[in-house]
Amino acid sequence: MKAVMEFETLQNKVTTKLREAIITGNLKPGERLIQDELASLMGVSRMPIREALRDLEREGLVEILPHKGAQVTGITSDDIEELYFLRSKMEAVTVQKSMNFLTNEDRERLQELVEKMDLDIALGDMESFVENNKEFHLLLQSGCKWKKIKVLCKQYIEGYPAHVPSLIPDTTLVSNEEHKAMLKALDEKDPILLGQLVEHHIMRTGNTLTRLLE
Amino acid sequence: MKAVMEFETLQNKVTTKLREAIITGNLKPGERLIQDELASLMGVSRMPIREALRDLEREGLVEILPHKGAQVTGITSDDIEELYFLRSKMEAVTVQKSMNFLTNEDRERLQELVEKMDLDIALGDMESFVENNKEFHLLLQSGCKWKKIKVLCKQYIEGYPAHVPSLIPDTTLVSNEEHKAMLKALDEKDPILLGQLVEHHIMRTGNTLTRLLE
DNA sequence: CAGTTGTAGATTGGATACAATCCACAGTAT
DNA sequence: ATACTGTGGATTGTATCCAATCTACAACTG
Repeated sequence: MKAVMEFETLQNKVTTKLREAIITGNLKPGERLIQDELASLMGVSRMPIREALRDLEREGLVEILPHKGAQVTGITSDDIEELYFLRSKMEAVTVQKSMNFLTNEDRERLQELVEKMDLDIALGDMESFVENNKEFHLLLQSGCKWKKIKVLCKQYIEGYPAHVPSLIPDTTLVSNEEHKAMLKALDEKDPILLGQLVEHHIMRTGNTLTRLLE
Repeated sequence: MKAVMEFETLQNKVTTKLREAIITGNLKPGERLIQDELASLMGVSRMPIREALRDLEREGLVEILPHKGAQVTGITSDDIEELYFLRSKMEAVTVQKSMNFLTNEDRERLQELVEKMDLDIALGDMESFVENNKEFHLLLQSGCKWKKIKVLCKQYIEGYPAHVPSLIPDTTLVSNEEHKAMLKALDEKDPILLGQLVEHHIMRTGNTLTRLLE
């Protein structure tokens, strides 16, 4: 009866909580993650923690060594470069495959999201911008029939870098203009252009980010 | 003291055992994987099984639904198309990034492997061919500094499709000729050509495979 | 007879308890 | 002094137990 609540299991709640902590920098790179500590800290047993950690390992946010434990992965500028490269290429392919299967409702929702983001920027509500931006990208890909690549894109979007760009105020404006250009390409049913726009959009973000880290 | 034995933990042993069972078709697509059954069958508790299943989920070999359980993923020809597309693009990038960091020993080992594969073909030892082919591809990528993409390539190579192409005898001959062409491109330090060769090599395999499934 | 409700069995999710492993440091021998 | 050994504490890996959830089928109601 509930809409899209996949958050029933404890593991998922723990996972999102830990992910946030890492993304926001509350848990710093290199920091050891001791299962017992986290368990008592969050008021659950070690089991959900373990599985959450393995999920985060798959997302590349933590590293697990057998019998040694987990720690937050340190992130080099090389890693960021790789991440944005992969994401740009994959999302480009995904939206191209998705385009022709988007419904009118999808299209309207996308428009709505772009307008919301304009509002977010005006109000300086970066939290909301991040959410809307995420939904925009995922919705734009939703028509793609290929599953693996969609999962990868989702991981890359939800990983830590989603939040970082929003810390650079100027870039959000440019970003949303690019979103509008994507919708135009969508209306003109031009998959090649759309792919290029998406790829450029993400690479640009990645570049400003790496430049910022110097 | 031991070389590269990361196989100490039970989970890992269980994981590789289950993976084999799925790849070889001993566990068939759609088949439900009940934790208790597997546990008693393998003489361990449910815990290692659980974590193994999640590992296999990450590799795309099983699907897990909360509170419902795991089952071997059925594979459509669409999935194969996607897999080979992704693998070809990724490996192309990876070998391009890897090329200039390969040592002379690496180069010699690659030559060795190609010759071994020729022998495998002559003797019809497909098991050995698969192993050597895997090592060839991984070694060719080993110089790449990007980690995420290497992990993905490894997963794609080790996933079930590694074994299938070897079932088509004719294709192995062509494959190994293409391997030799790659080494030539390597010697000529032509990353673009190398990337193209790799991409084509994998796409061709994928295409013959999909054609075979009709 | 269709549809709903409820109950039992099966199976997974989570908690607790125990075993194996690692790590640091102290003590000893050379 | 240095290198080796071993011992204790910390932490992860594995097993077992209990609770939550799902599924199927039967009984009840309209």
